[in-house]
Amino acid sequence: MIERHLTRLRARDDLDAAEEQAIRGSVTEYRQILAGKTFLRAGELLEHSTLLLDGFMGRYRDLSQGGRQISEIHVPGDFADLHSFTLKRLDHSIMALTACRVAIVPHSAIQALTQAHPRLARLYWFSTNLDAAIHREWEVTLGRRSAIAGLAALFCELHVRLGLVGLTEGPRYRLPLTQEEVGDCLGLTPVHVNRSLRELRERGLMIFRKDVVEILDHPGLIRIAEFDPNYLYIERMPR
Amino acid sequence: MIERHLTRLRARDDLDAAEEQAIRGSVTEYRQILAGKTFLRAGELLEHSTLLLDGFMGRYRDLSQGGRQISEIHVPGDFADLHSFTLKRLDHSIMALTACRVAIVPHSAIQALTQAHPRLARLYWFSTNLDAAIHREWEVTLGRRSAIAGLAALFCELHVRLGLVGLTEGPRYRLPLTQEEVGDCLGLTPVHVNRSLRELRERGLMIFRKDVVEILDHPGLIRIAEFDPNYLYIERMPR
DNA sequence: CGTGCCCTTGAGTACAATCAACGTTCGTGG
DNA sequence: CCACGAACGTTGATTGTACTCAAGGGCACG
Repeated sequence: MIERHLTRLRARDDLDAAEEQAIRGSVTEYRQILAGKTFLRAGELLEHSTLLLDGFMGRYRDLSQGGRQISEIHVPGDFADLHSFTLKRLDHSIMALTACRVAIVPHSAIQALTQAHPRLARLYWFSTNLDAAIHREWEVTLGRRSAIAGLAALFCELHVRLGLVGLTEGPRYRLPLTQEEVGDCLGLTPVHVNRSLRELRERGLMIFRKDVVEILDHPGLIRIAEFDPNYLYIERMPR
Repeated sequence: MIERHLTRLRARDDLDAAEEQAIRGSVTEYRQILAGKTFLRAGELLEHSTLLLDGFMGRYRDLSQGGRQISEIHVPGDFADLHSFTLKRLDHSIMALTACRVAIVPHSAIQALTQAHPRLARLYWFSTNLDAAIHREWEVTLGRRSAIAGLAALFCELHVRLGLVGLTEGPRYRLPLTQEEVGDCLGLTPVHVNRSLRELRERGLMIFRKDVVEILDHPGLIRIAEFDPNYLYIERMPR
């Protein structure tokens, strides 16, 4: 069930059998979440974290006049709210962008896990720091990249992250988001997302249609995005 | 020397004498850093973290055509790069925005500290999650706030963070940044920062001049920024 | 076969960028 | 002590990217 999560962890560091068992043992419950549901609202007091097994989730904040900013997209294998272990209440909401399957891990279990297995403590701390690195990259996109460069950067990032957990097929991957949701990641209106996607298509760089991303010119896409995957820390941890 | 750091920690949770001593004992060196110096470049392998005692630092990334994005401002009492403890190499650079005094804490000392004192492990993990929360708030600014609202949000945030470590005098605080650096936080050009600051001034909300921020109409500033300090987690940790 | 959601396209607007010039302050050296 | 230069701040004129408003089209689902 949580194979993708283990794959994700193993992409960065080793995991021995005892550690793997400990992680498996810390799941207390599995749940389904309907597409579009905000299952975690800013400010709620939390006593467990949510491991995303299948589907896409988004962390977001709403502003008064209808503005919404998505601060990170979660893919299968990610903890959507591991940071709630130390924060207790989140500063943002989390929604299921598509139908999702999740595993529930109580904070008490994370406490036990990290106490008993120092390497897991490190790995999970690392994991929240990786979320922060993704936020920083998105700050660069939001502040300094043009609309097409931002789109290119987003699709490059998801290509890498989904690839890590086996959810790409070469240059293609499923991404069931609306153009409005993409705009909420990039600080753009849906209309402008639409026009910019057309430009990416017309330039022969990539196609995003019917919930599928297809990268046609990967080097070109990387160039326009100035995409450097270092911030995803896909190399294994130095000892 | 590291009083402000202790103050900052104590704003969120208790600290007993043993913990305090352990933290004090983990500093191996004090250094001065010249204003404007990039003392930590993206990609370097790190074996210590840097505690900011005095002055302002910025995490930033440069893009090809002269664009720069600052992803977070650090104030005295902050660890500027605690996340390097788990990341080893950073995805961004860090510069001294003003002359700074810092304390060096080796990763081995952090390792020992967190091993011996579970509450400190929690607190420092929390601390990096707080950085992530600040990144998220800046994503909202960069993606969805107007220029004046973004400026207002930035100055509100710094007012709170500096207040926590005793660096405000009522509605006033020292902030020795250029308008260009402020623009690099907000994704704006220096020219537009200048005009927007004038508008804030003319509306009687705040003044930023000669390295000093003075908030004239705090409720008004909070309103225009839609500033909600929850993301700074200034309430004490729930047990 | 309608209804709603999403995508697409067009026309006009606005916020912020760019280009350019000038002012101010401050440190440095003649 | 004054002249000079560099960095920063200010303002004006113009351009451009992205937003707003609006309408129509495709598709899935009840």
